[in-house]
Amino acid sequence: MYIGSMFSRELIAASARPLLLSILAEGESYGYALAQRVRQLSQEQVQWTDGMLYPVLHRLEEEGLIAAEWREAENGRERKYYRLTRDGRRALEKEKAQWLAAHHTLTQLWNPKPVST
Amino acid sequence: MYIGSMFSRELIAASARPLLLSILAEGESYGYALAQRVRQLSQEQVQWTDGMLYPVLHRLEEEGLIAAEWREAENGRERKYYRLTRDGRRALEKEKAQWLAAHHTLTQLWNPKPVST
DNA sequence: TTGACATACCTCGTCCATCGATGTATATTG
DNA sequence: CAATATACATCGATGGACGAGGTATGTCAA
Repeated sequence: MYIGSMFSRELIAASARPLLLSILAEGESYGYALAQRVRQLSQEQVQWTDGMLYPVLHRLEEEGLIAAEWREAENGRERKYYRLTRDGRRALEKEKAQWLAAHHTLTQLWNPKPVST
Repeated sequence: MYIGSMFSRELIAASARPLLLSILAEGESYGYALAQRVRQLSQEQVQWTDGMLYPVLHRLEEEGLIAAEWREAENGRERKYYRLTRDGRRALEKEKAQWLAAHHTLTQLWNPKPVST
């Protein structure tokens, strides 16, 4: 699979979990489709290698945030479908709050608000 | 120095560089003050260890994004003052663009816009 | 039918960064 | 004079990205 990203390694790492959890919050999906969805959402700027995607999915599964199920797709192919668990939904809320806090911290510096008199 | 963060390791990593560059864009500063400023900006949520702060500063210096100068402070103490270089200013713009792109990617999922007819 | 390509899953080793621990030293304050 | 805040630094363990490598199936065109 092709590799490439305009994003720094760190930004990829920081966005991977919230991104996957957020996509799965829309409904179940599977590895390959998840990678494509991320690519599409990021305007082709983030193209995960499957070498990084699957380990992340396995980790999330171990933590109980997502659950996997092998199932046959319409085209007769076996796919591993993932869905968000209750814990996953909670984790997503935390991830979201953390991200927004970080964003707020940065935007304070980028869009300084003058102190009101 | 006390350690602690509500933020994930990954989010800390992703925000460290843009945060430091953004603060230094306001004017020169030094290690200890930078750590305090980050803490204050993040509403006490991010408290970098100096064990992580100094290596990051050294790395940024190696890359030529910031420049260091030992100078005596008003209180007679020696401090290592850092300032943003021209390259650093350019790097900040890139970091900012990357962050905003990642933010956009996530917020698409959090605040879905209906397709206009 | 054969070859190319997209789909679909997986693991492993290298490299890099966080972060706790540890060390040193000075100014301030009780 | 002891405690605390300030101020710098390195190091080793751990964890995670990511390129390389591996397997297998469905589709489509020559």
